Amino acid sequence: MNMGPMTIGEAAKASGVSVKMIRYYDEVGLVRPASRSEGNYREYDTRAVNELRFIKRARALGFDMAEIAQLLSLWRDRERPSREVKAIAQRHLADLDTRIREMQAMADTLRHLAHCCAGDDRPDCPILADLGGADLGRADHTTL
Amino acid sequence: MNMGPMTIGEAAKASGVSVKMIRYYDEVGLVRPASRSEGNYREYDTRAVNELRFIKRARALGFDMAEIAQLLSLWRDRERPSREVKAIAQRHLADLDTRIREMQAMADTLRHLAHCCAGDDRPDCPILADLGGADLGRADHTTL
DNA sequence: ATAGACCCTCCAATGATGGGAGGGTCAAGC
DNA sequence: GCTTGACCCTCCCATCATTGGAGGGTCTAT
Repeated sequence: MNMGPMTIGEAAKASGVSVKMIRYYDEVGLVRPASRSEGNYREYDTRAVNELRFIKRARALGFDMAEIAQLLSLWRDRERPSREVKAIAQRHLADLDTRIREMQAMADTLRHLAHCCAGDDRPDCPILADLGGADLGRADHTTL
Repeated sequence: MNMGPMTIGEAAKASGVSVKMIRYYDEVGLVRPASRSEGNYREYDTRAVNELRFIKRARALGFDMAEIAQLLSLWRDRERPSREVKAIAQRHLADLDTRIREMQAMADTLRHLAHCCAGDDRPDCPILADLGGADLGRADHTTL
């Protein structure tokens, strides 16, 4: 296997990150190519490809670019205190949990409304009634 | 209470939707003002304000604008079959459930990793190890 | 030399929302 | 009547990560 510099397309295949996104990460300074060729092509080495994979995995865990920038710089720093990594992870985790709870509240309400809806030819519909601000039997399931 | 046409600011207060968003809903054709004043001010009646509230509630349940456009047109149609409303709600519900499951998988993985991280001065960190593609003890918690 | 696959940069759009600039309208008080 | 301040108008821009395309240059194999 050729371990020399890769083109952006090769780095994309090796990392699973799209060519477009690799260019974007370069542009925002997250992962810069090791060098440029004579013809101005980006050249990536295995280290850069590992960083791209790192980003891909971090994105899959829901981290945003700002968090990934921090994680990446900690990853590059062999002296990092794991405390800092854990803090970022826990902050993100709390964020995830909040969003999950919000979406679950939506889903629960919606499930209840859909369950109460006949879903036939008739126009009467508790879903629309709720959205329209029905005053009947509220205060329980509608509280988000 | 004055039931005549309201200005956009009054409609915003009455509906809980921001002035900016009311203008946006007008622009995209979701809720158009009942009329325009001499001075080109948008004028909203109670019906429009009810529709704004409808949108607000639907947004709180996570519906996107395309879904809301459909729900709104069903709401306006007294002949609608509740089946159609229910179908939209159930599609959205399935979507929500999928997203919730995805986020829960992220959160579970992250919780596990954070739990395994000492979070002290030392650089060793299972979180970074996982992001970096560690080959040790995978295949269980890392499967998204 | 030419075809085809690849690469480059720049621009635009996504969805819902907020922010602001620059300017017009209206009502109250003088 | 005129000023002031609150309100309104229409544009434009930014967000966040990602994708798409246009227009054009580079490389490789035939």
